[in-house]
Amino acid sequence: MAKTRMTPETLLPPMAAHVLEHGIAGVSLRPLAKAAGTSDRMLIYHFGNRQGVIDALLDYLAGLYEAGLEAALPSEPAPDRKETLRRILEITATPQLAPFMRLWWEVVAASAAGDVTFRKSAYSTMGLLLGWLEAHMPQGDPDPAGGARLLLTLIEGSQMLDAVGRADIAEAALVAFEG
Amino acid sequence: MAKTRMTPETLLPPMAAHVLEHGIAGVSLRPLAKAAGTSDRMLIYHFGNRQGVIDALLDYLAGLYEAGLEAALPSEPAPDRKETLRRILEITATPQLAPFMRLWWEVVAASAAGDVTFRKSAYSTMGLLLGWLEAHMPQGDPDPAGGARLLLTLIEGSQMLDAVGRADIAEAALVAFEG
DNA sequence: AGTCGATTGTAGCAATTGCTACACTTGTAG
DNA sequence: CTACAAGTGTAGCAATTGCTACAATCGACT
Repeated sequence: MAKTRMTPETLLPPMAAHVLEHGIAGVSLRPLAKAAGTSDRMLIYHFGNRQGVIDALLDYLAGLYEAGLEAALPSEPAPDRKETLRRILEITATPQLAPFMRLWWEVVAASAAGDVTFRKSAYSTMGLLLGWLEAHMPQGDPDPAGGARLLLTLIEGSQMLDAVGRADIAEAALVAFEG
Repeated sequence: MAKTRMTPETLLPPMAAHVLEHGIAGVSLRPLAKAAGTSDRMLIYHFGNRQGVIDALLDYLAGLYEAGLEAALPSEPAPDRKETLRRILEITATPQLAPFMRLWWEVVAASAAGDVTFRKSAYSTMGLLLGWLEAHMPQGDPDPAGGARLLLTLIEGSQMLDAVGRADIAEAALVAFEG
C-alpha cells in the first residue's frame, strides 16, 4: 500500500497505457483516473481540466512514440527507396509501435475535424518522421528531400490501407513502386 | 406545417447533412433527430437503435459520395500516372467532396479501433476507388493493376497529410513522383 | 505544538446519453 | 362505423459526463 504522492509524472504512464488501449479522443476522466489508481477529482486537480489531461497525454505519448521509433529504426541507410519503405513499414508494424497506429488515426480524425491540439500533435509527428526520412535516404539518391516526402506519403497511405483492412492494396503498391 | 409522414428515406438526407458537418462517430440521437425535424424517439422507432441509424447513414453517405465522385471524375484517362494523381486530388478537394474527407478520417479511426461497421464501409470505399482507378489508368500503362494500387496509396497518403496540415509534404511528394 | 499550504476523499450537481413505457392519434381495411 | 396496426408525443429512467464545494488529512516549518 505505498501511499506515495501522485504527481503528474507518476500518473502519465498508466494513463498512456490506458489510452493506447482504449483510445484518447473520447476518453473520459473516471475510467482514465481509475487506470492510474486515482480519481477524476485528482486529474482535474493536477491538469486543470480534461483538455489539460489530453494535452499532457498527447505530449507524453509523442515522446513515447519517438523513443520507440528511435530505438527501432536502423541507423544504416537502406540501399534504395523501396527498401527504405519496406523497413519502415515493418518497424511500425512491430508490437511495440503498432498500438500507436490506432491512436494515430484518432489524432488524424480529430485534426480533420478542426481540433487544434490534435492537429499540432499530428503536424509535429509528421515533421519528426520526415526529418528522420530525410536523414536516412539511400546514399546517392538523386533527390533526397523530394524522395523523403514521397516515401512519407506512401508510408501513410499504406498504413491507412492497413487500418481499413486493405493491406493487400498497400502491398501491391509497394511492389509496383519504382518497378 | 406539412405533417407528412416521416419515412427513413425522408430522414436520411437531413441527417446526412448534419453528420457531414458534425461528424458521425460520436453523433448522438437528439441533435441528429432535431436536424431531421423529428425526435430521438422516432429515430429509434425507424432504425431500431443507434447502431441502426449509424448503419443507415454510412450506407446513405457512401451512396452520396459515390454519386458525387461519379459526377466529378472525368471519363477520359489522363496521359500519365502523375496527371491521374493530380486530377483526383483536385476533385476530392472540391467543395462538393471535401466535407466527406472529415468523415472519412472518422471512418478510418473507427476502423482502426476495431469497429466492424465502419471497417466494412471503409473497405468498400477503397474498393470503389480502386475500381475506378484501375478502369481509368493511362493508356499504355505498363502495369495498370499495380499502378492503380500505387496511386491509391499515394492519394490516401496525400489526403492524410492534408488533413493534418502538411499539404506541403504531399505537394512535394507529388512533384517527386516519377521524376 | 501549531500553523499553513499542498494534497486528497466524499458528495453532489446539472447536463447528456440511449432507450423505454404509456398513451394518444392517425390512416386504412373490414 | 369500427377495429387494428402504424405512427407519434410526452415523460421519464438509469447511467455517464466534466467539474465543483466542502472538509479532511498530510507534511514541512516556526
